Amino acid sequence: MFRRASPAMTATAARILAGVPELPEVETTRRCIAPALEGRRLVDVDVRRDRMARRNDRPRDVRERLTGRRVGGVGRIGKFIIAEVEGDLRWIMHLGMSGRLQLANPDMPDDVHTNFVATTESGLELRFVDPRTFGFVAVFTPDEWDSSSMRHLGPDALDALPTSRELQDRLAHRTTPIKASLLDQRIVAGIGNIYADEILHRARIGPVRPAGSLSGKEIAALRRAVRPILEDGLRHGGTSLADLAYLLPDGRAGTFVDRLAVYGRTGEPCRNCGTPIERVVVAQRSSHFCPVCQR
DNA sequence: AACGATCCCTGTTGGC
DNA sequence: TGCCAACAGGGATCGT
Repeated sequence: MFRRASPAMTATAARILAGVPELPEVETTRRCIAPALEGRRLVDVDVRRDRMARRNDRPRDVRERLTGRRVGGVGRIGKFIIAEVEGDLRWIMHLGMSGRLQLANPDMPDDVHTNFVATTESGLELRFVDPRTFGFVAVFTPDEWDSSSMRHLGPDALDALPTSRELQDRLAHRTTPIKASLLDQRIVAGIGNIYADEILHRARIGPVRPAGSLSGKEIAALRRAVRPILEDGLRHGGTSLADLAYLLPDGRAGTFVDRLAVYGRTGEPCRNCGTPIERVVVAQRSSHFCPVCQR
C-alpha cells in the first residue's frame, strides 16, 4: 500500500511525498461525504478553532448559519468543496495542505486536530481534521460570495477545462513561469504543486518557461496532459503517503504516489529517458522536472 | 496590471 | 540522546 523508500531516496524526499490535497483528493473526498450530507439537516455545528472560520467576516456565522439547516447538493470547483445550504447559502470547505474530512460515529475517538464538526440528523459526524489549519470552512450569502475571492476562481480543471484557445488567451504575454500559472487558481482551478509537475512532464514543457512563450502546439499539449494526469490521480484515490498525508474519509490511503513521474523524485531516473530528475524552486514552490524530456 | 515576496501554521526531519 | 532550526505548501495580501 505504501511506497517503500528506496535506498537512494532521502528521508526528506519521503517527507515531501506526503500528500497535499489537490483536485483528485478533493473530488475523492467530495464523493465520500456527499451521500452522508445531501438532503440531511445539520443538527449541531461545532467550530473548535476560530481560525477555521476566518474567511467569514463574523466567524460565528459559520455555526449560526449552518445549524438547523438542510444541505443540498455537494459540489466542487477546483480544491473547494461547495455545498448548497437551505436559505440560499453556500458552505465552502477547503482542505488547505493538511486537511482531511472524516465521517464518524459520535462514539469514535476524535483526532486532536479535529477543528470543525458538523453532526447530521442521522447522527453521523463530519469531522474536519487539520493540524496546520491552512484549511477553512466558510458560509457565504450570494452577496458575500460575489464580494469574496471566490468570484475570481477559474474554471475547474476537470469539469470545465478551457479550450486551448482560451488558455492561450489567458497566458498570452505573461512572463511568469508556466509552473506558476498552472498553480494560479484564477486561470484554472484545482491544480497544485504535485500535479502541476506531473502535467508539465507529460506535456514535455519545462517549469520555468515564461507562460507567454509557449507555442500553440505546446499549449495544446499542456491542455491534453491535464485530464489524463488528474483522472489517473482520481482513479487511484489521490496522492498519499505517511501519517500526515491525505487520507480518504474512510481511512484508506491513496496510491497515486506510486505513479508519480517527477514529483519528489529528485535524482531518480526519468521514467522516459533515465536522466536524473532535477529540482528547482519556482514561485516559492519546489518543482521537479526532467532536463532532457522537458523543454 | 502583473508579478514576486511574505506570511500563516505545525509535524517531521536533519544537523549538531 | 536531545534540542532546535529548517522545511513543506495554498492562498491572501502587500509592495514594486
